Amino acid sequence: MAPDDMTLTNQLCFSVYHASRLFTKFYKQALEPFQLTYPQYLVLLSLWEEDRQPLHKLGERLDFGSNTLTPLLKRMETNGWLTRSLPATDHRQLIVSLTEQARDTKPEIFAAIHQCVAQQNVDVSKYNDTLAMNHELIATLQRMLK
Amino acid sequence: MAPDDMTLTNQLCFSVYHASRLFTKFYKQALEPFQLTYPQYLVLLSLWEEDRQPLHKLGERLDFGSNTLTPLLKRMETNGWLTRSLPATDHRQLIVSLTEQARDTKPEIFAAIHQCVAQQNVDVSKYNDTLAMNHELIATLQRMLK
DNA sequence: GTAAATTAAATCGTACGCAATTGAATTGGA
DNA sequence: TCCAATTCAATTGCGTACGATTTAATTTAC
Repeated sequence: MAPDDMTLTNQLCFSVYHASRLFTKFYKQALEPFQLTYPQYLVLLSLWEEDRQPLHKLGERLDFGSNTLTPLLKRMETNGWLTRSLPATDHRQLIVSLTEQARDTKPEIFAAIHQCVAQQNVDVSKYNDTLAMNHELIATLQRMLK
Repeated sequence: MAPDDMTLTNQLCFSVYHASRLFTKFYKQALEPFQLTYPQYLVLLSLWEEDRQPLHKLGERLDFGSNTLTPLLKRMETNGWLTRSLPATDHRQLIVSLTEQARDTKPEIFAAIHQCVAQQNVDVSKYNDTLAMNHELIATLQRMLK
């Protein structure tokens, strides 16, 4: 890449970074009524897929360490979204389970997000193209970081 | 989007978020020798394009508020990357200027980043496609947030 | 069976991000 | 001219992110 191209707008890293922050801001609007932050919503997404995950598995899926998850999960427990328990078989692990509130509110949360999205008519095929490209990008970055 | 599709891997928001964090991690490697963080590098990119910007203009380009920039710029000033000065004409504004160190080190920093990138042979046309798609995504998100 | 190696969560410290507020400087209208 | 509105940067408070370390529990090797 030529030196002249090293501008903010030509940087893929900045466009990804910017888009990520805009997404967070967008979800903030939708999630605020539920007292949820965006990373907390990601935890719910993972637990709705599979309940009762140990912290380290949750961390693997979201690419978070315990240094990020431990305080985040404590806040979510305080707000009634999940419970944290030690399994009898292995006291090192911490099993994270959804509360009834989390299971019951799921449709309501999806509806709130969907309502915000529906205001703009999103092109589904473009959504999928962008998603596929991002997955490739993630794979490349993970290779670069190994 | 059907409820079954509300999985982590199907979420564009998560893929963008994940890619952004991986980018930050990648740049951390390249920038660590210079005592620069990734957001600080973005500030340098903007100032290399145009030196002596007022804080609010820098914030406009990077989509940062003074709440983020003020402490970040102070850290950069401490590390010798820039100076902060009040113009005589308007004492509300804060002009941010590069130091000689910042101008002189520019080629070295670009070389360090390029060296990390070069280890993988990045497909330039794919880079540009992904960049274009992200710009569209950013435009959509900005429309949604208005 | 026990000490060493491994695994896992928690803790610590630093640097963002960002909503909301504050306070200082400037501008503009009556 | 004078004061109300506006424009800025700074501050406050909270919630991530994450490298590095610590502490506790379990496994493994001998």
